[in-house]
Amino acid sequence: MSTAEETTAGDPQAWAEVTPDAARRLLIAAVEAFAERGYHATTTRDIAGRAGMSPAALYIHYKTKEELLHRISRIGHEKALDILRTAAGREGSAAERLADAVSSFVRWHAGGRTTARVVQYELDSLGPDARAEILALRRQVDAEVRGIVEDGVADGSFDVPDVKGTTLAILSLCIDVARWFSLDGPRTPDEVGALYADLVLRMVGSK
Amino acid sequence: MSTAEETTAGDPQAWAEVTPDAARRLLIAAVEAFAERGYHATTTRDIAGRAGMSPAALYIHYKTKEELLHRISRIGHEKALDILRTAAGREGSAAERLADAVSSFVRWHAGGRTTARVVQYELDSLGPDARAEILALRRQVDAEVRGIVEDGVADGSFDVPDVKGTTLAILSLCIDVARWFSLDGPRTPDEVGALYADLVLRMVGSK
DNA sequence: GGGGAGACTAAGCGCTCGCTCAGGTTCGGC
DNA sequence: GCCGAACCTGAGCGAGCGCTTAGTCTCCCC
Repeated sequence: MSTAEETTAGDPQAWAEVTPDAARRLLIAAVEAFAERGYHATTTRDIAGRAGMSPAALYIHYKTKEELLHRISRIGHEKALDILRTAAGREGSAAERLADAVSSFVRWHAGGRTTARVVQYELDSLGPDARAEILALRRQVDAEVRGIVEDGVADGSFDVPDVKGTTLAILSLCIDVARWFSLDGPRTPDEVGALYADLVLRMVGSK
Repeated sequence: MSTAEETTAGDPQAWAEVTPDAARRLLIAAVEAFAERGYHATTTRDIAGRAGMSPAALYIHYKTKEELLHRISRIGHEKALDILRTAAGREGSAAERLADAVSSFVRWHAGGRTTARVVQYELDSLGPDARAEILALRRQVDAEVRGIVEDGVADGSFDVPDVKGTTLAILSLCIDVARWFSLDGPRTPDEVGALYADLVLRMVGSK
C-alpha cells in the first residue's frame, strides 16, 4: 500500500496522455471548473480563461464542450479501473486484496477529489453514446470488486448474504467520498482510506 | 418499522405545507425537473410547462428560480431530519434504533429518490445564505446518527474506534442511495433499507 | 527568405436563458 | 352591478450562452 499519489486536476502528470500541451491545459481547466460549479454551470469562456486562452481556442482542440467532459470521464474511469485491477490482481488473501482495493480507491477519490467529482457526478450530462461507453467501464469496476468479495465467500473468509448488494454498497461508500471530502477537513486521504478499508472488512464479515 | 411511505415528487401529500395549489404544482414540477436534469440544466420554461402554466406564472409565487430550490431543499432536509429523530427517539437498544434509523432513512432516499436527489446533490447551486441554512440542518442530521452510535459505544454494545468517521460513513452510505437507486432496478426500497441496516450494524461491530 | 501548415484571437452570429410588465380574467364583498 | 385583489398570460428585454469565421502570428522546411 503506497501513499496516495496526487491525482488532483492540477497535476499535469495525471493527464500526460493528453497532447498537445494546450489541449491538456484546457482539459485541466475544464476539470477544475466542472468540479467547482458543475458541467452545465460552467461556460466555455470560463474554461478558456482558466487556461489563459480565448474562447475560440477551445474549439481547435475539442469539437464541443461535451467532448471535453467525455474525455475527462473516460480517462478518469480508466484510471479508477486500473487502481482496482491492480489491487484485485495482487497476491494475498481476499481480505488483504479487498482492503487494498478500498483504501487505494478511496485515496483516489479523496486526493483527486476534483477529478473524481467530475468523473462520478457529471455522468448524466453526457449524451447517450458517450454515457453508454462510460457505463460499460463502470460495470467493469463493479466486476472487479465483486470478484474479490466472491473469492472471500468461496474460501469461507467472508460472510456475505447478498454479494451483489454488498458490492454495490462498498462502491457507493467509496464513490461518495468525492462528494464530501475536503483537503481542508480533519482527515488526510490516507486516513480515510484506512478507516474505510476497516469498515468494509466489517461489512463483509471478514474473519 | 412501517413500510416505506411514498414521498416521490408526484405525491402532493408530501408538499401539503406549500400553498396555494399553484405554488405547490410548480414546486413539484421543479423537483421532477431538477432531479432529472439538474438545477442548472433546468429552465424556468420547463418548470412552468410541467405545471401547465406560462413561464411568467412562476414569478408570482417565487421570486427566483433559486428560491424554488431553496424551498425544496429546506422542506426535504426537515423531512429527513424528522425521520431520523423519530427513529433515534424510540424505545429500544442502540442496535435497534440504529437499524431503524438507517432503514427508514434509506427507504426515504430510495422511494423518494426524485426528491432526495435534489435535496442531497443540488446543495452547491444555492447561494451562500441559503446554503448556510441548509448546512445547519445537515449538522443536526449528523448529530442524530452520532448520538445513537455514541449510545452503543457507551453501553458496550458497539465497537467503534472512530465515532465521527464512522458516523460520516454511515450517512454517506445512506445518502448515496439517491444517486444509484432506480425503481426499475431489482430491489425495492424496503429491501435496500433492510440490507443497509444489516451492513451498518456490521460497521459498528454490533454484538 | 518565401510559403504553407498549425495555433490562436477578435468579433460576432443565432439562440435561449432568467426574468419583467402591461393587460386580461375570475371572483368574493357590498 | 360594480370594484379591487389575486392570479395568470403573451410578448419581449437584456444578457450571456455555445460555437463560427476571417484573419494574424509563428514556425519550419526548402
